[in-house]
Amino acid sequence: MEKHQTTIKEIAQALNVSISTVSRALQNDPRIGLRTKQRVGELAKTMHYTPNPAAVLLRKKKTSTIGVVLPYLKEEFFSMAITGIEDITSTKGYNVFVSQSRDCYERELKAIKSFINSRVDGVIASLSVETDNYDHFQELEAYGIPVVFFDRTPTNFPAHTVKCNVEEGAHKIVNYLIERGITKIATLNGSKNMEVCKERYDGYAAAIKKNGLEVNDKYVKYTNLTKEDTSLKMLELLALDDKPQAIFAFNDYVALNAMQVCKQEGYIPNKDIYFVSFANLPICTYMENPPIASVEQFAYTMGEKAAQILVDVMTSTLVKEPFQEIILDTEIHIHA
Amino acid sequence: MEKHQTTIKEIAQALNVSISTVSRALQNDPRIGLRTKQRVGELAKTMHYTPNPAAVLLRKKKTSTIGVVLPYLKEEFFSMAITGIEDITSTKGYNVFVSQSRDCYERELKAIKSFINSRVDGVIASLSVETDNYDHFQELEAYGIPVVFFDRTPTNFPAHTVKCNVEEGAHKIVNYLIERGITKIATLNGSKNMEVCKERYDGYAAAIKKNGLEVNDKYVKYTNLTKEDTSLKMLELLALDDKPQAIFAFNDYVALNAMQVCKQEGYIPNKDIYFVSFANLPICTYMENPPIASVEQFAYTMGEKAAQILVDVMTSTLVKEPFQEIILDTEIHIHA
DNA sequence: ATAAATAGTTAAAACGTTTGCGCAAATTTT
DNA sequence: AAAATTTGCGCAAACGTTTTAACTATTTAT
Repeated sequence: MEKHQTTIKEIAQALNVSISTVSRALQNDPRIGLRTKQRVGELAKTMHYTPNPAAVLLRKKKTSTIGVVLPYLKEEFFSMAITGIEDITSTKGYNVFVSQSRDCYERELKAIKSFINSRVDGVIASLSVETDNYDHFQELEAYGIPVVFFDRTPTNFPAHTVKCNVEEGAHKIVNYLIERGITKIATLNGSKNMEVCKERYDGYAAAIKKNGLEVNDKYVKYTNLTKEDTSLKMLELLALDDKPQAIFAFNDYVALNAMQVCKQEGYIPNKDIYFVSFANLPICTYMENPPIASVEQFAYTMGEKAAQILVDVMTSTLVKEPFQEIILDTEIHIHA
Repeated sequence: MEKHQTTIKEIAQALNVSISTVSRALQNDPRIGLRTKQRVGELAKTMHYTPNPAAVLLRKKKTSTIGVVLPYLKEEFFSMAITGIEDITSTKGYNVFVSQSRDCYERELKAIKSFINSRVDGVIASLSVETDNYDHFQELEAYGIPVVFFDRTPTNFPAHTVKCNVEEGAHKIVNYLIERGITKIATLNGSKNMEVCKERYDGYAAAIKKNGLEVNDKYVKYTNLTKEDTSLKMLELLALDDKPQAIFAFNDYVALNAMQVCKQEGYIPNKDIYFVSFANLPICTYMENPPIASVEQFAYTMGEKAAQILVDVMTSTLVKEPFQEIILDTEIHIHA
């Protein structure tokens, strides 16, 4: 049943040359004569030779495999990023292991351990919302496995990172609301331990202050990104005497959940309360009532850039240090 | 920099036993004494031994890796299926390569070739809309790599398959429309070469005939699932003198696209024209106006079942033939 | 003509496992 | 007490590749 896999040895025998000659011919080693190279190349093709990856790995200690761990594939932001990663790495002959943390630290940890065990050449990660300890990534480094983070990057942990200018985006979009005359702006931010949340907050606060207004703590809420917690926090906002006129949500999914709560409580989203958010996912184009404005996050591009850095590091085109830090400019899109 | 990876040889030296003893002890071979097994086990743990996968593969010809190829990760249906696959395979120590065909035959082909090259132990696939030739899967079989298809299964190609009872689902949902007094029902089906499309059509036609009505060919449209083609076909339906009262869409994404066109043309979806579809994706719960009824497809369960079959075949718990064919019962959900 | 350099090739070790076979000591059976 | 069996373990080959070092012609320099 099992189809025979051609080996270098068989090619060698057929051509009556040594194994090493075949190996070198296939690698285009200058020491091998042109005539021999051609004969080997041709026979390899007709015999459908493909190198046994296990044997290659055993010698070279390179798996041509990279591991990606991110929160949720079902979020369009992440699946688009994966596509970007795939598009870059596939041209270089890498295979991609994908693992979802589902925003849970333990799963993220398991994924990294598994990546170490399977000896991936590199890792691309976007942190789970629970993660505030980076020992597992430290361990990767200890094994000499390079890591690139995108979007959900670590705090105070030197590493290659790709993200967008979250603070600027937050600033722009809050500013947009204020320009429209909206002053009571709440934020449904993600967990405090995420770097991107701090940046969102900073942009939010800066925009408010720059316009001569004040940050009101009761308008600042943090959700762990679950539907339940988001609902809870949204209800708290709705329970305020002085209800906010607009909500700046962590991302489109948080916005959608919050809008749902809003509706259930009898308010009309984007009429009674305006919503703006981060991501600008394609899925929102199907919505009757998407957030009135979104900060574009360029998920696909982030995936591409992260993969490019990783490939460069793995192939030593790029020296490991200093760490690259790519910050994409944001755009804001007005939907209504 | 590169952290040292403990080998079996080092354990053997430290314990002053042979390499084979250590290997056997770790595999719990009955020939090895209890005392030795314990000593080996303990030292392996303290030395953080993990077997070198390349070496193991070289000997055993098992990679503990499976390849998954499916159309689009960004479609919730598929990302949920992946989660089901992950949940089953991860407990058995398998890693998962994910590759997207983006509904393009060439990409699917490339993915399979890459899976063969990297010697995956098994493959789970959901066909691209373009695929009507199964030579690449035939080749997998020739290499002794088992394949399980889910949802988008091949026609006239014997294989393990997991799908839901599409025909029954289609029948039920069309019947539901007729019971509501709607008789002019069009269908925006997927490409004709897909098995699941034939089944949808059969269920659709059966329900119509069973109710004493007739299938009207002008109401039967096929889309290649791109937004463009779906729009085109929807416009054709809207251009009919005798417009349909309801549309039975291939899946939620087709329905969403069609509803958008509908709106652009000045019709109110689910009022002027009703929509029903397949999948019942969570994302639809955020919609103002989801399809009024959906056939639940149990994406996660399909992923689980497909993975379970594959694992069973790979571990020879299940003999390769006869092929398993799992058909999940459908449920229809009424949203409005 | 001889020495030195070059080109083309090969033998063999190494990578870290698994496993068939063999061997000795301990135990049981006769 | 000798023979047979069992228990516990080691030797060495094998998996398919890459790579170091060496080796043989052939060409070039002296």
